[in-house]
Parts: sequence; structure tokens; C-alpha cells
Amino acid sequence: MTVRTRVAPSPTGDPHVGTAYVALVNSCFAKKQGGCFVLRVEDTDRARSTRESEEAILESLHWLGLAWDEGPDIGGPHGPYRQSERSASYREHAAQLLAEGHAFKCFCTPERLEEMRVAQRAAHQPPHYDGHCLHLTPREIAEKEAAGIPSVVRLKVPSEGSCIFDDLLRGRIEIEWKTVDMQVLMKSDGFPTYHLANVVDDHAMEITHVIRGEEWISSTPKHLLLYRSFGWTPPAFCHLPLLRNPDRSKLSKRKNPTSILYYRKQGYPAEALLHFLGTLIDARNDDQGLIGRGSSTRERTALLLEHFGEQFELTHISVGGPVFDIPKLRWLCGQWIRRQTPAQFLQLLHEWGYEWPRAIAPEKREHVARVAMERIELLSDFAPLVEFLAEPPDLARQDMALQNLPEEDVRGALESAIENLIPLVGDSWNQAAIGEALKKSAGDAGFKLKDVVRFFYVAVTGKPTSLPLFDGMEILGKEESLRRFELAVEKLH
RNA sequence: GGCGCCAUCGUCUAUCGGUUAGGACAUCGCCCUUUCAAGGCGGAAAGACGGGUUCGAUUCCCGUUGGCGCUACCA
Repeated sequence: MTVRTRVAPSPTGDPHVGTAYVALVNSCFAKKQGGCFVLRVEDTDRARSTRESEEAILESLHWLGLAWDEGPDIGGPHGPYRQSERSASYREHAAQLLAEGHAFKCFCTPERLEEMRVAQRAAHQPPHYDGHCLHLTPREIAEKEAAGIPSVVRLKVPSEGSCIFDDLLRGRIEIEWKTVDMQVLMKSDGFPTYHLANVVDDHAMEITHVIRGEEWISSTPKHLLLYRSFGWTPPAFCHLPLLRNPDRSKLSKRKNPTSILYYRKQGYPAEALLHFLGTLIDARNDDQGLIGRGSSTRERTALLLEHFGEQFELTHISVGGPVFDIPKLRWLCGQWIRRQTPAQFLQLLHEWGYEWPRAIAPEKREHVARVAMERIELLSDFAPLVEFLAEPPDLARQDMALQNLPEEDVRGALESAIENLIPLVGDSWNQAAIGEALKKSAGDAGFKLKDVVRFFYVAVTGKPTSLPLFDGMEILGKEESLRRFELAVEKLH
């Protein structure tokens, strides 16, 4: 039997990094076993599901280089891959459960259920469906339906014994049936809940390994009960740890950016995010040798995925929920950026959507890239670093008030710089010569370059820290550089 | 509260009974140096607690504590 795994996102919000993490594991497992990886959209929550969200999720996973063998966008032999398009199947299966006595119709109002829960809570009982509609006669059911009272279908759960199953990561798990609620399977709007749809589809799509988040462990008995009721062989189950916020709670957007869209927009390269996710599923992927391979983002993510797939071992996933450590992710981003050639980096910037200021001539951009890529982590760090090349700084006198150096000394150094820079004409206006000239200027003014260079930075870039100054000035050109020195001198008069 | 899962440096982790408990991020220091970075070198930093089992436990078992998850006509 060929291995088939799936990821089943619910399109109810922004694409979550946790979805990518689960998708990655499923994809790697399938790849390692020579199986298929399926993407199925679980849009049974009519109120919250949107098509935009679905598109964003697929797009984001693709951005990370993830690909599936079957899915709503590419079809496949087990389609449709969108649960909202499989309603008939759920209705039939619910009817079958009803007919065979594995489920029952429930006419309880939300108000009654709420009162029931409040009472149970007050009595320190776990909230549980109380079986109110469990023993309605066919006649009572018919009457209520004739009266137009809305109903749901609930799962019948054994009252004794326990459900025992094997988790691929955690081994034997035992949960007593009395702690399992009589879950709703079909909502009154005619749509299935996760539990029914998930089981029916996993069976229909011949999923062999259900690899999903840890939050599903306590629901697994319900799913197993459904497989048993239908007479189906259940798949193997594997519950992955949940990604955490730094405070260790489940990763949530209240406390952390969780949207892949966010990371993309901020300029986290896809290959770096993918690599980071890879380190979370197997520590052996925390290998700097993996950084930088490939000449385009597409090729880089493909190589990474190939490596992850080959190396993949379920047992290397540790079961403690890992903190989604943004500082480490950022470092990895910087690493990926730095391992590119300047030309590749330019391409990365372009793909990200960076638009060059017109003032920076195309032939100078590779030089800019070369010196800028050494000092950024995210692509969004690039623009602020190079904006001085397009816009003259708006200097204020106090910007020059650094290091308690008297203004006249600063002015002297700046004037000396101008004097030494003027002779540099034509090709002599280059990084090395500029450096020599500025060193001499500092000396002429009675300082070491080190002591006054910060003022030069402020004069040219408007900030005490920026790109390497000599390169910056070479790129800026002689005329504009001198103009900025002169402007700075004026400020000090 | 009930049920379940989990537990090594601040973080991600290695160790599959015997190690000076290793690496990476972050942090600190030094070097390099045109500021800031990057890079190089080095430092500090961990087995939650209590019982067992064993010649020997971070490793196996039990308990405690702690964290997390579930406890919906959301997934």
C-alpha cells in the first residue's frame, strides 16, 4: 500500500506558520516513503471560511516551495479536495450512522445546552452532552421534524471502557470513553463538523498516515469510533508538537506574528523560513552547510525540501513543543542573504518587490548590493540602509553633536576632508582613494580617522551608522559627496 | 475542575545506562576594523524535585511539581 499523507488547513484566516510546519512534515514523510501528499481544504465552517483565505494559504505554501500531488488547485483522482464540495458524501455517511444506530438526532437548543454546561460546571462536572435526545422514539423524532425543529446529528459514545491507540511519536495512548463527549457530527446548517468530514475524507482519499497537531489527541477516540462504525481500517496517527510563543503558550497572533504573509512582507526569504521550519522538525537540519545552495529561490527551496525528505525520520521529531524563536529565524535569514552572490541578492530583492529609487543608477546597484547584504538580516532592512544614496540627509546642527567633540574640531575635520577630496578626479574617485584622502584629512586636522569618521558618516548619510563610508561616497559620486560635506560645514557656522 | 501530552543551558537541541553532558541562536569578552555590522577566537550558561531499578542514571519505572493542549452546532 502506498503511503498517503495530507495537510488539511481550514481557510478561516491568514496562512499560519503552523500549517506550513505540519505540511512540511507530511510532505517529507510522504517523500521519504515514496508516497503521495495531499492538500485538502476543510471549509466546513461556513461562517468563517473564505475563498481569499484559501488562496492565501495555497499561495503561501507554494511560496515556501511546498508542493502537493493532489489538491483543490490541481485536482486528482480523489477530488474534489474542498469539503464544501463534498456535502453529499457527509449527508450519506451521517444517514448511515443514524440508520445503524451509531449516531442520533439531537433537537436540543443552544440555550438548553448552555444551561446544561453552566450547571455541570457549577457542580464541578466536566461539561458533557447529557444524553437528553439519546432515546427519542422514531415517533418523537418524526414529530419534532414535522414541527420544523432544527436538529443535529451526534455521535453515540460507549459509556464504559477506554479507547487505546498508538501514536507514532508518543506510543500507546489510553483515553476513557466516559471522558469523550457525544460530539456533533452534522450541524443544523447541514454541514459536517471536522470530526465527520475529516474521517470520511481521509478514508475516501485513502490517507494512510494522519499527521496533525497535538491539539487533536483528545479527539482521536471519536475519530477511531467513526472508523469502527463505518467498518473502515483506521490510518496510523501521529500528533506533532505545537509551535509555541516565547511564553510557551500555543503560537498565537496575539503574542507573535503567525501569518506567513507577515514574514513574507517583512522580507524573510522563503528559503530561510523553510529552513527554520526544517530545523524544528529535525535538529540535524540545523546545519550551516545547508545554507546558500541553489541559484534561485525556487531551486533553493527545492534543494532544501529534497534534503529534508531524504533525511526525514519521524523519530527525530522531539515531542516537546518548540518555541518559534524569531531571533534565530532572523539570523538564518541573514545567513541565507549573505551566502548569495550580489547578483542573486539583487534577484531576491526584485522578487520581494523592492523598487530602486531612480537616483541610484542601475550600473551602481550591484556595488550597493555587495556592501549592503553584509549588514542586513531581512530584505526590509535594505531600504533604510541605502536611502541616503537617493535622498540627501536633512541635517540638524545637533546631529553633529557626538562624542563631546567641540564643534570647531568637527568643522576643521570636515573642511580638511573637502580639501583632500577635491583632487580626486575621474577614476581616482574610488573607495580606496577616498579612504586614503579621508585618513589624511583626519591627520591634517590632528585626529585619527577613527575619532572623526562618525562625523563624516553623519555628513554623508545623515546617520552615525550606515554602509561603509568610502563605498557609499564612491557610489554617491564626487559632486554629491562634496556637497554634503559642505552642507555639514555650513550647519556648524 | 476533568482528561491527555510534555519536561537537558534563556531558546532549538545532541546523548539511544558509563561523556570533562556536545552543537546552534541569543548573551558577554577579545581580535579584525572607516561608524555599525559581518567574520574569527574565547567565556558564561542545563539534566525541575523526590523515590525506586541498577555496580552505575540525564537516559528505565513511579510519584510530585510545572508547562501545554482539549474540554463548541471552530477547526
